[in-house]
Amino acid sequence: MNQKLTPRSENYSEWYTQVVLRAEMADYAPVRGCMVVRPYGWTLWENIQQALDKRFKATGHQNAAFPLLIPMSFLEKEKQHVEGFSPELAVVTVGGGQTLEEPLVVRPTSETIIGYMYSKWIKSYRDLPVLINQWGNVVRWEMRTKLFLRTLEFYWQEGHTAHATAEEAEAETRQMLDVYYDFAVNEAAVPVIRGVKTEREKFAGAERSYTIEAMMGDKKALQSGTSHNLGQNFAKAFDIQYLDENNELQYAWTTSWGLSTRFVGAIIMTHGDDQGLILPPRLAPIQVVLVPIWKKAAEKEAVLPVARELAARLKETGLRVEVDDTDNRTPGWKFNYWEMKGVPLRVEIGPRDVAKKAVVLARRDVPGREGKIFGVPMEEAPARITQMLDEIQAALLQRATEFRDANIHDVASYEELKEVVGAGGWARGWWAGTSEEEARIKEETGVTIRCIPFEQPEGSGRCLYTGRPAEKVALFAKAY
RNA sequence: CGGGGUGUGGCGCAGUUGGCAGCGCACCGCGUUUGGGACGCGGGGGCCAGCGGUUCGAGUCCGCUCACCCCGACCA
Repeated sequence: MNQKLTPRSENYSEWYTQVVLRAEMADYAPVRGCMVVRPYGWTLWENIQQALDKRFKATGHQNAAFPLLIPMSFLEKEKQHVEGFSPELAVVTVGGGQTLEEPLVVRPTSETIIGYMYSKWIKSYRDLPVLINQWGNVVRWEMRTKLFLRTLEFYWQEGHTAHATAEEAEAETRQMLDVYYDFAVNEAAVPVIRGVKTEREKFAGAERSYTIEAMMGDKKALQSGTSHNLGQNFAKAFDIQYLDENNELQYAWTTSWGLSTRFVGAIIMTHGDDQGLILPPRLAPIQVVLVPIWKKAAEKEAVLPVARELAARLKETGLRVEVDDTDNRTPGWKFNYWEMKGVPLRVEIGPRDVAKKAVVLARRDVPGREGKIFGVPMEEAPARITQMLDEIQAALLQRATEFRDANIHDVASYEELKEVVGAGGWARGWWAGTSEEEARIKEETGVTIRCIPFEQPEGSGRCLYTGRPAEKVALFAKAY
């Protein structure tokens, strides 16, 4: 704990792993590719959950819980779905010492089992829409794993809805993407780009997949949340049919949408610096840490009650506050520790401050002395702290947005694309290629089309790869 | 699955030609300290990943196995 982090510029991947471990977000589990989410990391996830859950409820969804184990045959009912997921399934073949008649898969996602249940529950247009979300865990047997970003087991929410019309399903799909967007930008201060996935990149079994894509500190893209319009694919596979107003049997239209603990990784890699984590105030497990400073016992007696009283006043305003009154660490050590943990705002209170009835405020997003404000009068402190947390939240978003925009470059040719992505940036250019051509680009450059952004330039152009007339621009980037 | 790396005290590591298993941090005790990762003195803590082999003697050499990490092909 008392060594410097590997700087991001030196080895970004190593920096990331060290931050996760040292900030006590997560640790390696005894099984390859699995992680333990530690209390500090889990609290962040709980705050993410609350922010999302509030939005899900506000848009009419209810939570429910479906089983972890799914009959193998369910996965096989939707052709694209099984093709997409079969390589990464964990399969249970023995239960209670007996070989099972039918293997069970540990859910990699729940479209199938929820589709099965929906077919039981949906009989009439009066039963629609069904708007259900599930918070849970899933397992995907990935070859290469990384804490939070890709683990064999991860935690997420998956929304599953059924609708009477294609239009309604599409509106739901888009609405939930907007919910993710609003959450990412306004709660996590992670600027994301909304767009649609190409055929090649869409969810296995979806008609259309929408995504929010974020740029990490190493300029790689991270798919941070997805919303899928499943059309009638799963309705047909699982026989989700209803009688419409004309007493005619119709297949329902379904959607699914998910956001996972991967988003914790997005927060780390969007905001973190060489001192460690920087957490957005709205989601931070601890928003304000108070570090009392004393030399002698008499000073401790003078300082600590003042610090505790301020903490109590801050808590009354609803802030998440901690007083670091541990006796066996020096103030300097504590400063570094809480910076590693990414606490947005630190309050330092020493004998000199108590004498002046003042405190020192230190912003995590502005390193060193630059980020400190000395002599803030005690009675003004709560208001100033609240205000400063808002400023930090805004500053994080602004900084991340500027970083992102500075690293997206318009390209008109394949040569330009290679140049841009070779330097690590994102390339944006007109696209009218096929899936095969897209695959070739990946082969040759390592980049994929992250999405066709909703925000499009005026007019049309020529495909950067094929020269064909193109209606849309696509975003190309290396991705996690 | 390929390529690379690492397994030695709780953590991070060193260990030369095969010859008493060490260092830093952490921990315990005492004292001095404390506004940007304090210091002194004393102390406790080890089947050297596992199995087998070579040898008078193996952390070290040989073989096998296992695990984890990193880099590539697949993916939220």
